[in-house]
Amino acid sequence: MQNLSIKINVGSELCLKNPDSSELGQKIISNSILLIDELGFESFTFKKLSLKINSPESSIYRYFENKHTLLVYLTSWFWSWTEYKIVIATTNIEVSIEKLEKAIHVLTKPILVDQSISYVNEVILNKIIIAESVKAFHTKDVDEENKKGCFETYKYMVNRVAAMVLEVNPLYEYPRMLISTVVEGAHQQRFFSEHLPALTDSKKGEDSITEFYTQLVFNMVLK
Amino acid sequence: MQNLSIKINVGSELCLKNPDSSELGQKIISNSILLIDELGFESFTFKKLSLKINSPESSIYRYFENKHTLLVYLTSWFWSWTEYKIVIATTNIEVSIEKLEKAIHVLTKPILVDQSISYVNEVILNKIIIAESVKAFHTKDVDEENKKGCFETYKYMVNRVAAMVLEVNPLYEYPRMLISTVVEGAHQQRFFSEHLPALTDSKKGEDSITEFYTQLVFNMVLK
DNA sequence: GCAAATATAATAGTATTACTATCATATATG
DNA sequence: CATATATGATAGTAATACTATTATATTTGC
Repeated sequence: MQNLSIKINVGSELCLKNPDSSELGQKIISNSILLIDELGFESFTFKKLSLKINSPESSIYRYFENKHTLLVYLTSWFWSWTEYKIVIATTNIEVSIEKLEKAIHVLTKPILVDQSISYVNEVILNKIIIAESVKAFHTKDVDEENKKGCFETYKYMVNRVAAMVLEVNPLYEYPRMLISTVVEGAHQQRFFSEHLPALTDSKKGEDSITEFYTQLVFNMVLK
Repeated sequence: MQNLSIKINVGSELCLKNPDSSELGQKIISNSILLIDELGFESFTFKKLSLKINSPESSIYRYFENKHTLLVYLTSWFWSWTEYKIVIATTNIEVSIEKLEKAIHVLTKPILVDQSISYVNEVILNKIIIAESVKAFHTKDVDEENKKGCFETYKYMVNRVAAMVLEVNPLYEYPRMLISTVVEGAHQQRFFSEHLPALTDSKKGEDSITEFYTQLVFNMVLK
């Protein structure tokens, strides 16, 4: 994938003003990715971001209500981008099993090289997704945010892959449970592999995570 | 399980003073469970807890450094209790497959009735685990806390069940990855089922989550 | 039963966070 | 060129996340 100038569709309910539309907006996105990665989400503040980009804090608030909605925006961007990659990886592939396998690869392989779509560093964004994305929906107002459509890109992506599962086996009962288990599980295992190795069997270097989840999907679907 | 007066071993690195040892300590634990459930972890503060228990904020700080370590303490308690339940459920069971199945049940079934071990409401604590426990280790200082032993009870529990997997199939390659996928996945799916149903196939009422993860484990291990 | 140690209460204080508000200035658009 | 819109500069506020100090209970050891 080269520098394609595609636009990742994220949803207008996630920001007050589209960051894509201005230089400041893009600076907010690209630098927030760097800063969240550097400090962790809890220590990240709009104040610190404002110092990094040399713009007043109040200007950032014109784009995002608060740092939580910014995180939701970033995760939504990531899932939208992931779905795009799945589409690219599976078009023109006729055999359903092969198609599903390609999708699982996109979902479980680590992102090692920045594919530089516009101003987003996908390698670092992926690190944030692994470390922080669960915080986007583990809040007291999930239901409210869900109603507003904050998690649509995630749902679309999961449902697209779940549909591939049904293509392989139309009788399989739990396609979405299977895929969301894989998506979240793969991130979780990457996190464990780096920080809590006693909870996994994945060693750095080799890619047992993709192998494990590929086995898992086909053991379940081709039963 | 009746009111057994067992003690759940949690680890001294998790608190400044053992809350088990005093009335105030126990009040802190039991009321923090209620308040975190009520407000969500982000809105929960020691100030609010101090008002609820009618003790000054500074007294709470004598037990826990901050609300994060309190959450780590609660999750550690939960895993220790879970392991205890697994031990109870599997003693005197000879057949390895049956043993593993019982353990998976303990890990995936919802906790519906308060088993009232001491001052901890396990039903509400389980709700907290489902909603908030990922925040216990998704922080910038996981590594440091891990070194201190903050996640030992979780590791012990996972490794105990992983050992049961190996009992069923000594050649299985990824026992810990499998079990941590199940544990985290089961909680995740309960959360999705309630808040983001588009990401799961589990409907309220029936227990497809336990069924799904039991299938999953045996499809992987008995391959 | 009393002294000493320990735990808790009462109160105050501080830096940082998470915003909101106002007004001036720059830039784009029609 | 007028108007709208975006950004900058600056200020302010309530709440958060602590720390510190002193007084008062309560427990424990002799």
